[in-house]
Amino acid sequence: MKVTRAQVAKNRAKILKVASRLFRERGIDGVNVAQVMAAAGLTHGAFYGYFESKEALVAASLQESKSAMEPVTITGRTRFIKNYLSPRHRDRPGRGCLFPALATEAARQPTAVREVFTARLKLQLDRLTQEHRGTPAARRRAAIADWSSMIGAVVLARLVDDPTLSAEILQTMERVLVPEAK
Amino acid sequence: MKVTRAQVAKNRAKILKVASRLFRERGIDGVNVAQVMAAAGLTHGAFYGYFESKEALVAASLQESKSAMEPVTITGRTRFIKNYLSPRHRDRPGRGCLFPALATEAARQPTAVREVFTARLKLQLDRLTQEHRGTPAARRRAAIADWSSMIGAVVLARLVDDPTLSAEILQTMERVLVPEAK
DNA sequence: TGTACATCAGTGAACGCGCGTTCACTGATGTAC
DNA sequence: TGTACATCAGTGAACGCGCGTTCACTGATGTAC
Repeated sequence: MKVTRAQVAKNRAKILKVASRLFRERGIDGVNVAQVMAAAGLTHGAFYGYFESKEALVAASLQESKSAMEPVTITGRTRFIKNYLSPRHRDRPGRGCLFPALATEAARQPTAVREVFTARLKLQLDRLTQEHRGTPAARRRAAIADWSSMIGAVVLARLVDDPTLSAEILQTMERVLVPEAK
Repeated sequence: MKVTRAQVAKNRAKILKVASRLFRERGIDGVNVAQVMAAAGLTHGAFYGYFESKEALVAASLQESKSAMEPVTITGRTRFIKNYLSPRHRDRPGRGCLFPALATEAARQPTAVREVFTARLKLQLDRLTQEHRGTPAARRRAAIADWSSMIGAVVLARLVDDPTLSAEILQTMERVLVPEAK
């Protein structure tokens, strides 16, 4: 059942999209090729027409995934932080930032995957740097501190088996990072 | 080949110890039962005399593991932070803190595992609270901020495929968290 | 203290299952005329 | 524009492998006397 060139492009985009979401939701080892293909509306056999291996899919899908939670948009630092530290973000890892969804597993992935995260991190630090004032070094430090604590907070908020504590972590970090608002 | 009661106790302790180290080094899905048993000096068949399942081993081994990187010892906050954010800690996850080694995977583990992390986190926050001054609420906030940013920093430092950036993250967070020292 | 036997920790083969990957086949697409 | 054929995206069965788990067996331990 051959298919239109346009359909092939759509299928590839869909595979990348659902793969990225599933990996963030269930972890890389928690998702198999057949599940990705089923979520994309295909059968598993077609997979190797699109990618060389599952590993290649992991790298390509994470590369491609443009999470709305990651870039600091023109809305600025305060709004970004509030979004990032929201229960909504915590509860929907599949739609959220790659870092708190996959960071500890990704550190053990092959170079191709770690490079994706490294490039993302550099981009994000540059964006956050622009949201601060002061000397270049101070702005850079503030960006690293922002990003480390945001990621740590979401990681902990998702890990913890105690809704009250989870909410406290998010609220506290919002208050610490956006002090003027309270 | 029956074995001394004392030897059984030793074996159990050894299994827990090597399992905890291997899980932190390679991830929970990256270690199989046979590898754990081999590292403990036994064959895989003996495993089910000690634990009901791999899942039970995960919970028990993480519960048992007393990482030197986690508690705030009597040496105090500054020294603890410097240790935690050291290249040595970053480079030896098997001997280090559970959180930056396993946090994102652990969030998807069964309740037994998440409870271990929750209890650890509460303990650690209480310890860190004592290292701060001010109102109870302010001390608590400072503890949460400390721990979130330390975990985030080590997670990122391990993830990044760029030694310079990795070192910068650790050094920056040390400077941010221990400002008086520089 | 010494002996005889029941217990049971450890061994290694085997089982069942899921996963990544391959492949012969199908039938719609797209091209050559 | 219409027809004939080559291409190739997708299907679904199958393969090989690794893993968690089970189990019959072994032989040292520990207990009863």
